[in-house]
This record gives sequence, structure tokens and C-alpha cells, in this order.
Amino acid sequence: MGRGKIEIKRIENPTNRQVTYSKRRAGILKKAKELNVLCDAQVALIMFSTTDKLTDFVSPNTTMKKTFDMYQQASGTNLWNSHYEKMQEALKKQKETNRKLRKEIGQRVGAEDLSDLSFEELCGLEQHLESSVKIVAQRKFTQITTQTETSKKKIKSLEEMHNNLLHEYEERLVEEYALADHEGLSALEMAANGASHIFAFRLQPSQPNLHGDGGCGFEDLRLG
Amino acid sequence: MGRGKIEIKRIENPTNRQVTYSKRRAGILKKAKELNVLCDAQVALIMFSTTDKLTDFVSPNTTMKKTFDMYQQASGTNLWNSHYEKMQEALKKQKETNRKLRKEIGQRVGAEDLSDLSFEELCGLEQHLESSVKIVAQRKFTQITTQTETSKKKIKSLEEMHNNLLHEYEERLVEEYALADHEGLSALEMAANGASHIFAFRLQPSQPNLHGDGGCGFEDLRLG
DNA sequence: ACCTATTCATAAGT
DNA sequence: TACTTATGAATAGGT
Repeated sequence: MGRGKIEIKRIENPTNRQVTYSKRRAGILKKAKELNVLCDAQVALIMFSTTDKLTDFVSPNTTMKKTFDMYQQASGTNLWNSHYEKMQEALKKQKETNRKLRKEIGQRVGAEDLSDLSFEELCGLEQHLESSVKIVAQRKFTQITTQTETSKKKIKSLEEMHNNLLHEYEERLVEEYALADHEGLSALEMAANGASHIFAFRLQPSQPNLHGDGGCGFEDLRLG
Repeated sequence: MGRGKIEIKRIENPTNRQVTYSKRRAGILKKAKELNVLCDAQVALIMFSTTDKLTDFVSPNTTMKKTFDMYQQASGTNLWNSHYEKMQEALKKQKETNRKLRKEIGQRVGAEDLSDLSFEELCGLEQHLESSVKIVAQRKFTQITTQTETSKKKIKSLEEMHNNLLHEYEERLVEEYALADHEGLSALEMAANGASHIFAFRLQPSQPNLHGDGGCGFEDLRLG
């Protein structure tokens, strides 16, 4: 149908092929819709162009999934199964490694049954655990050391700030004293008026973040 | 196209509808095949008659499953997953716990990153590990003790057996001596003839199963 | 995207 | 269901 008959074989000219695809795709789509309406048939049509662009049609009143399900039922094939089996397999594997991991943890903790370990395995496990203890203790030490250092620095900085403040205040006091001298107030009177507390300022280094270190082996570690 | 134009709406006459379905189904099938060949397009067509009879077409060089997979990918929907949501969910859960377990083990071993543990958590972990070491050591001790006990019993039983045998042999020797006395052979001659080796029997307690206990902390544990 | 000569699909009849 | 055929639809090639 057209200006000339064409042979049904791959159109080599890409442009021509694309044009023909567009035209015929529209045609078949129309046919699918007509078939659906005229004959009350359930139709699903999926097309991919050479460039993998999707065009699809499914009868209204149904869905692609429903159509797939019906297709499987009618054709006897089971497209879900391979997927299902793969998933099942994956799930099984996961569960198995999970079980192994749990057991390993259990043995490490000592809660789990150790009776199926040989003496050599027990020796290995013990050594492993001991080295783990060392690593954890090391980490603990590192952490507390870092914390202590940080605290020290903080305190030093606070000390400096405090001293600066104190210095400033004293200077101001002297100034005001000089001023008050003119107005007949003594330095002692001023101090009594509310500035005395600054001389009571003493550094109270706040405890570093050492919540409940009971039994952790660092009882004798304090800010130096 | 035909002897007269028809309106595109459901054909009420069932026979007519069935006939039209047959004709148009053939037509659209042909179109699908042509589209596939001419334009090198991937086509899948599924049709169900009013009586649910299936007619389908898929481009050769592909399968319905592949086409479905491509369809899902291209359309963004995921029909497999919705079909198996529960399994997918279970799989996800398993993977998650798996990940956590691995991390826990890693931290216990000390290989994994410990830096996201607080000081308190580190303390707890250390204590836990230490108690685990104790449990494992205890188990090790129990095992070797049991093994030693078993070995001791074995040896005792072997000793008894040996003594019994020795006793029996001696008795037999006396009997044969009495017999040989009649035949003019002395006990000393008999002994020289091949029975003397029994007096050389000495218990050689076989080593209990203590392969390579080097560094296991039981160097001083020997069969008492 | 539109045009149109030509081929194709098919509705109705047998 | 199969064949026939008049007729409308689809479309190849050109613009």
C-alpha cells in the first residue's frame, strides 16, 4: 500500500526505516485499539524502536501486569518463577551467612556453645580475643587522651580569657578610682559597692567528660 | 475497508464479532511481524479473544521475558518487585541485619572502625571481651582437663590389661614349665626360646592428644 | 508534516 | 471456516 510495493525485509536506509517505523507504529497502534473496541478483546502491545524507545498499548479496563499474569496462565510459561527462584536463593544465602555470623559472635561472646571447637581453635579464639581487648583498650586510651588534651587546651584558653578580663577590670578600677578621687569616693568604698567579688574569682576547672569510668582501668588518669 | 465503512464500537452480534476478531487478529499479527522485519523493531503482542483464547507474537531473536524486562526498565514500573514485595522486604531486612552483625564482629575483632563508639561503649566492649576471654579460657581448661582425665583412665585400663596379661602369661609359663619338666626342658631353656621378651614389657604411656600447644598457657600442664 | 498513487485489509455476502 | 470482491484504510515515496 503506497506508491509502490515493498519487499518485507529490513529497510537499510536509517532515515527511511525511522519514518516507516513511525508510520507503521501509529498504524498498528490504531489497529490494536480498534481490535480492542470492536471485538472486546484484551490487547497488549509493546514496541521498541531501533533506538530502544518504548511505545506501548494495553486495553483500558486492564493493566500490563494483569495481562502478563493472564499470558503466563494461558501460555503455561512462568515468567515470575525464574525471578522468584533467584530471590529465594538470595534470601537463603543471606540467612545462611547470617546464621554463621551469629554463631561467630556467639562464640566470641562465649554465650554460644563452644563445645564444637577443638582445643587449637579455642587457643586461636582466645588469642584473637586478647588482641581485640588490647586494640579496644588502646582505642580507649587514645580517646581519653585526646579528650584530656582537649580539656587542657580549653582550660588554658579560659584561663587566658579570665586573666585578660581581670586585667582589664583592674585597669578600669584604677581609672574609676582616679575619677572618684575627684568626687570624694575612696577605692575601698567602691570595692565595697560591688566590685569585690572579682577578687574572689578562682579558676574552677570543670571536670572533663568522664562519666562513670568505674572499672575501666583509668582510675588514676586525671588532668595533670 | 470493506463493503462498507463501520463505526469503531463494540460489535454486538457475537458471530460477527468473532469473525471480525479472527480477521483483524490475523491482520494485526501480520503488521506486527512486518514492523519487526522492516524496521528492526522489537515487538510483543498479546491478544485475548472474548473467550480468553490467547494469541501472541514476539519478535524472534528475543523472548517475552526479555521484552517484559525491557518494558519495565523503560516504563519505570517494576512488576516483578510489586509481585514479590514481601520477599523483597525480607531480603532487605536480612541484608541489613547481616550488615550490622558484620560490623559488630568487626568491632569485636578490632579490625573495624571503632571511632564511632563512645568511651562508655568502649568500656562495655572491653569488659565484654575480657569476660569472653575468661569463658574461652575456662572452656579450654575444661577441655584439656577432661582430655587428661580421659587419658589417665585409658592408661589405667591399659595398665590393668597389661598386668592381667602378664599374670596370665606367667601362669601359663608355670604350667608349661611343669609340663616341660616331664619332657626334660628347664624353665630357663624355655625362656631363652622366645618368652623372655615379656619381661621387658614396660608401660610407655602414649602422649595424650596435645598437638602444638605452644603459647596456649598450659605449658606446665602434663599428665600427673 | 502533508500529499496521493497505489497496495492492502477487510466487511459483507456466499 | 474459506473464498470473493467492492470499498475504505494504510502507507511508500515524493515534496
